[in-house]
Amino acid sequence: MARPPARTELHATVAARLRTDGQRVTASRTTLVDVLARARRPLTIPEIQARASGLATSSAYRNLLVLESVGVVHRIVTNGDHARYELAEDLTEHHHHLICSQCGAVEDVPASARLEQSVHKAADEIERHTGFRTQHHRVDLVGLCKRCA
Amino acid sequence: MARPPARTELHATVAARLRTDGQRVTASRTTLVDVLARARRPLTIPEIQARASGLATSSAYRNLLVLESVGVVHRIVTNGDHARYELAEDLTEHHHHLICSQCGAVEDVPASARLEQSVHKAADEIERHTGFRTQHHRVDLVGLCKRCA
DNA sequence: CTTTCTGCAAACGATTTGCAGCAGC
DNA sequence: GCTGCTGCAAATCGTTTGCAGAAAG
Repeated sequence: MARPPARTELHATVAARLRTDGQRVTASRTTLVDVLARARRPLTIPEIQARASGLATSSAYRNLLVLESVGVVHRIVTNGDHARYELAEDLTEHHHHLICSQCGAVEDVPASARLEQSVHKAADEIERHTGFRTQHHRVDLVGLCKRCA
Repeated sequence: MARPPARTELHATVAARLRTDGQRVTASRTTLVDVLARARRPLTIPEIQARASGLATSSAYRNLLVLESVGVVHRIVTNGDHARYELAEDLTEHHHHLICSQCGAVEDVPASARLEQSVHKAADEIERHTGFRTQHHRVDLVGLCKRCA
């Protein structure tokens, strides 16, 4: 369970959030954060287990639930069989997803400033009209990845 | 299994698509389309069954799968336990979703022209940079609905 | 030392599938 | 009438949960 030096700060933040919520800092949890930080896209449980050798399935699910409740991890559901997990956006960067309709691959893309502005403007208008108070948004582009095109 | 006159055209289109794919036009399928057309938001299987009395669960799933493969229905997955189904956008109108993070309710909202333009521009840029060819997109605003706010 | 984690195996629940009878066309 | 659709009950499979032993603090 090696911890690359460059990620020290991330792990410190995660540890702080865990302790604040009365949760323990365990090797499994540190590894999970590490795995997600290294990936440039949301991972499924099988993908996570392939990168975190020996982690029991139930522990993976339980720890990801804990990490989510502490605001470190975000769970997303696309259309594949498995849910996907990624680090919370305040630990990484705001981004959107490219989803391949053929092979199911998911990739991160940074959000353009113009698009963000349009989304916020739309959300403001919607709140005025409907009373819906937007907390965050999700933009997915569904299409064919380079390999499937 | 009454069919409101105003929906005749919709049903004709659906029937045509079914026949083109060698599928039969049955009462269950007509009812399903009717139920989805009446709702102004994507419905879960239990919600659909509540509106289509006597439809077996397995038939609901099977027929929605057929309707999806024929391009009449679109299946979406939010974060609730059940998937949701709506009519394909070329049979209704392009729209986005408001998803309540508290109660899980999903509501349709028309897409603003400005936002659409921004999304398309972003998709073009992404295709130039990464080769990803966007087919369609999804914009979800996640927040608190009026009732939960 | 106490309380929380962990892995294993069993339980759950949404969705899928096998089968015998009914209905499109 | 032939072929595909329907409901029922059983199977699947991702995810959750109970429990006894191990580890965090």
